[in-house]
Amino acid sequence: METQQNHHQQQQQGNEDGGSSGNKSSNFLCRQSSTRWTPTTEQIRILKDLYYNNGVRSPTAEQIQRISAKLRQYGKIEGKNVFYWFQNHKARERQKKRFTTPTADAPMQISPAAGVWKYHQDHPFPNNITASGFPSSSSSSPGVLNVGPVGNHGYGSMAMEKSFRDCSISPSGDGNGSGMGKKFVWVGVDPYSSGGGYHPFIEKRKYVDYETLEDE
Amino acid sequence: METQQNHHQQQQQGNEDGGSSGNKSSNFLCRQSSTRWTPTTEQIRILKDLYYNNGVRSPTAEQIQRISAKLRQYGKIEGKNVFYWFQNHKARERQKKRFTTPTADAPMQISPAAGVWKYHQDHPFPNNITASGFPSSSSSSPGVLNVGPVGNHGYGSMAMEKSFRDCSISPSGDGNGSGMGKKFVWVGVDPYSSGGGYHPFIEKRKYVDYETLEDE
DNA sequence: ACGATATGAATGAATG
DNA sequence: CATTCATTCATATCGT
Repeated sequence: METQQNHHQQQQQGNEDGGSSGNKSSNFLCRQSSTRWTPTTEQIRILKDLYYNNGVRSPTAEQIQRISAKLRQYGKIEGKNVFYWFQNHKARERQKKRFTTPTADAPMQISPAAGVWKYHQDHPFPNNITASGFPSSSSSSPGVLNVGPVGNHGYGSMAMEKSFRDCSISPSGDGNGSGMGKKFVWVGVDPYSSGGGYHPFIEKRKYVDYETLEDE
Repeated sequence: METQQNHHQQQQQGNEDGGSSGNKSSNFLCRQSSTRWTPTTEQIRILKDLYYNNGVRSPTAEQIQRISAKLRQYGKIEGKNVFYWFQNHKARERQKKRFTTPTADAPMQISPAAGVWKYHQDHPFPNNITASGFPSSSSSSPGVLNVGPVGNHGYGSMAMEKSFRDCSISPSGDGNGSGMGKKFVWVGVDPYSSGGGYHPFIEKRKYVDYETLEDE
């Protein structure tokens, strides 16, 4: 992530194909030359600024629009790129953190075949941050981008995690055959008005307490 | 997004718990022991067919049963998978639109037409609806799936506008409001809900014949 | 050239 | 329904 990525990217990839590093397939279907978005350094800088200095983690649709519009000055970019960027950045930061902070007493289970978590990396972006985000300084660029009506939320201290999903792995028992022979049969077949808000297919609670079997 | 598949994920996990799976990919990284459902190509094709050609967006429990039963032919699958698939597919389609559409007051003056999410790919399955989608049988594949209620006469096709992914038709609400009147429901009363009692372990479905889906 | 790593993209599963 | 999390796939890049 915020690793040593700032080497030398081909800025301003107005790259219409060709050009930058052998683009193997010129195009598959769209005119988009490259297969995937390659952020320019300014774009990355701004994104990080938003992330670290402004506590933006999961921008809303509107923010995304704004951000991408802004970043477009520096190169081709679309809303989804911004969206994914934040998603990934956040996820990876979290992921990494999750590994280095195994909650001492909590039984942390690393299920997957252990992937590849590597290490080497230093934060180009120090530890500062924390909602202070005053413009200037860090943003060497075109000014700070104000995303949304909010200046900054109370993200003061980020890293507030609520995670801890139940980790109970695969229940997958699956009723097979016709597993969900639940109680009633749904009425209302019109495709556009699903029933209330309870899904017969989804196990609402993994740990059903049979005492209240009928609740809800 | 719904556009993908262009890549090549190694789908086709050991389908069916029948054990038939021979783990063909013994050669590759056998990391397919995931807990999560990995749709096979056929399954995806059918799901998309239902989504695009039949306008199925939020299938009801009954429909889900049918669909999953049908898809089970091609690999292991549960009702919730189908449920989530539609939810996600729909949500993402909307989200996509949201990122690129000014919120009515976003002063986006830059590059008006820019931004639709790229679809550098297209639906892998042959009968796309895009641009040509037509009523007529939704068939396109190994069997049409009739998701309607039991005796439905098939509102088989109602594909209409959904040609271009960005139709801004349906105003608020959802993207459907299409011209199909809801079918009336058939109500398959359930023996339990009215009676009050209900045994979680006893399943007993009386109507259903979704096993008898047509053909093949 | 490769292999490893970084990271964009996609999507199943959940939660609110 | 909207949002978010986790995982995984795909590919750009860098190191050697």
